[in-house]
Amino acid sequence: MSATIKDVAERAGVSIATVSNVVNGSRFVSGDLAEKVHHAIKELGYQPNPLGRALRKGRSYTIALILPDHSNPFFVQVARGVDEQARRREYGLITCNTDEDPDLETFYVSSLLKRKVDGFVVAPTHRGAETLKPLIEHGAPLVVVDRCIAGMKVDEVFSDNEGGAYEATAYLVGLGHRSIGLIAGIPGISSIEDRVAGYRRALIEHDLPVDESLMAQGCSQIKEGASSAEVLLGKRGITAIFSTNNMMTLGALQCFKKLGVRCPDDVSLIGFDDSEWASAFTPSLTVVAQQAYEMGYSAGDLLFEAIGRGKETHSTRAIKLQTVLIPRESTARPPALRGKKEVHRATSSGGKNKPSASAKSGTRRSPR
Amino acid sequence: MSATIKDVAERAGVSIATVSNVVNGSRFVSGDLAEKVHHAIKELGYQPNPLGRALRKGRSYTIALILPDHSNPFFVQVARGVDEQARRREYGLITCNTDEDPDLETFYVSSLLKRKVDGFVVAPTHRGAETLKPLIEHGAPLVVVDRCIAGMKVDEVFSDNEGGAYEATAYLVGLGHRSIGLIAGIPGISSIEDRVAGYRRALIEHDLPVDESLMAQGCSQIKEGASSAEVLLGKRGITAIFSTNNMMTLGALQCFKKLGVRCPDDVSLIGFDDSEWASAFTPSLTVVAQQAYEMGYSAGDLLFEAIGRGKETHSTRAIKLQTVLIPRESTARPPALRGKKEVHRATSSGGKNKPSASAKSGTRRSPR
DNA sequence: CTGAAAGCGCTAACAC
DNA sequence: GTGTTAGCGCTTTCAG
Repeated sequence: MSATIKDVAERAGVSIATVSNVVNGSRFVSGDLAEKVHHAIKELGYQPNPLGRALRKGRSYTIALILPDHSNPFFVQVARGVDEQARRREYGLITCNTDEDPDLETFYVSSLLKRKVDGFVVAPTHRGAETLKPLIEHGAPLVVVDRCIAGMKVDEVFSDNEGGAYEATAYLVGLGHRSIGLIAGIPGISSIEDRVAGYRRALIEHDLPVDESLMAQGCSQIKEGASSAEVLLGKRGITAIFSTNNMMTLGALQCFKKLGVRCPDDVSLIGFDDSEWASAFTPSLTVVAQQAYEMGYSAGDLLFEAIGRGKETHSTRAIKLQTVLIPRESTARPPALRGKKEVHRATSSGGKNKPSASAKSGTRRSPR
Repeated sequence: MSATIKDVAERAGVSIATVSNVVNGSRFVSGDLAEKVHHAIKELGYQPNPLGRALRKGRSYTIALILPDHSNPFFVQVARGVDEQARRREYGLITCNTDEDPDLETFYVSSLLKRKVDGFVVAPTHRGAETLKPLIEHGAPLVVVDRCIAGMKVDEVFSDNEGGAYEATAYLVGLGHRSIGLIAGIPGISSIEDRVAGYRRALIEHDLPVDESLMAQGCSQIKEGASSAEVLLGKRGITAIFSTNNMMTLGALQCFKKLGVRCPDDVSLIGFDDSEWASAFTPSLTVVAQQAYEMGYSAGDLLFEAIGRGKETHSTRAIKLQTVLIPRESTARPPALRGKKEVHRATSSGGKNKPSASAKSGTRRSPR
């Protein structure tokens, strides 16, 4: 079909080794021969076959990205970041969607391991990370994003979830809310757990009771967001809801709509993750935004660093990305206080929320 | 690292050919030996290395999916359909996002061709399809989705865009609208052009003037949707807008919001493509839904059929999928007619809209 | 029915 | 500096 290294060698009247050396710059080749080789390559339109190279070198020049939900705009942005990195380095990228299914995650891991992928970026379905064991035992380069895993030391990139949730909750408190419901996503995932922790800390630091009945847990899906919201709206006195996940926020809105609950007139809503529709909604949504593209981009950085390092062990690295609160229309003072002057109790992320030592300073964002 | 076919052969006391034959079922192997081989495989946890196989067979057991916008939920669903097909057949899938950039499309095509991908599913950035020339010349199996290309004969799967647009427009006419704006997406793409054609036919068949100034063209992005909507809202007498694209519909809503235009009180809005947020919006959106998952799934079918067929030429196939109008809250009678009884002129897709001969009967939908 | 051996395209010793 | 050659792991003739 297409020309091989042998064809080029014959054409240029040199050995295949010389062609290889010219192509890869692995050895010095005299200008004379190099010239001929380049010529032959151009004439035949030679493209080195990555399969041959892969077999020989034992690596495929391909990395894998395993994400839990391609429908979630957050992960789409993460994917863009990783994609950019792979393209820059002329690496192939295989993106997989587990739909939060650990079995599918296990399937993908083994299937990609077979394919001799050079490294993995993954947002695991569970912090236990049994699904990633084969990877780690195999010693494959791995970077975990969005969700940290327990026990094992691996490179990781994640948001300051605790801080972001604190800020969101404190913002609601600052508006005058005293009874704030929580819609929590999938249990057993560090990002969600950290957000719940931030919510709790904010209540405690502002001398508000932590009421377990005001905390609904679901599965980071639209439907579950809707049912969680419905439960919370049944509690008397509730004037605000903090939703810890993109998709569940959407569900909460569907629920509001169904029940005829006006936002922010009846109840305020603040979500985690910004999205394209968040600002188009009526009301537009107040959210805690993450640096999604940056998360993927940094993960790519770490991964390629690890790949470059090869088998040598190294101390693992953690990159924590700051979140940013974007106030919009879905949050307002509670009905009882409407019209009275605002008691601004807290809008910053609070004293205990120490800045991350490893966070990048420059905030790179999606090119789009 | 991991066990090779040689290890298995030694362990089982047979030749590597026998192991290969057992693994692939390519030749009959006596029960006795087969037994031993299976045993050895299990003991060593042998996994055939796809790279070796790929090199030998000249195919990679991987297909590529090239899509123009991963942020668009429509394409995410298409991707799910293709993904399912690839997984069923134990093929790898490489998904690429061109962001509607022809140069990026060209890059991906050449890069994937180098990697000896076995087949392509692509939604091209332009109907001219210069970007796909290398593919076609190379004879690589190819299925085009969502957007047809001109001139070349290739397998294709697409929606009945003309019919869907006709139905949308006729629906608005039926509600009493007489001045209906159009937000058109990227020019030079068949799906968009067909939708514009359907809009025109509906106006003509209902004896309404076709006013070019009521047709705004943009680039299938949120921003462009917003600016198009702003232009249209400047036209006097306009009471309804038909948006031919998911993302532009979102932009139109942002624009409405910015300008304080109430929907459907001031102007009705109908979009192409359903999405998760379409039903959560206030107002919820009336849309023409496509069978996105099915589109990807069918494309996978056609592709693997072509791959199985090998180099033999064949007559190309076209699968046309029906659309379905989902009435929600964003469409209502025009302000002037509010309260008067409805003149139901048309809600079906009209007589000229003949059903597709090749459309699948069963409507397979996403498992989620 | 099974084994030996060639070779897919490439890289990396090893020679000269 | 450059060429020769031995494989990477696998499939598939070709012999027997």
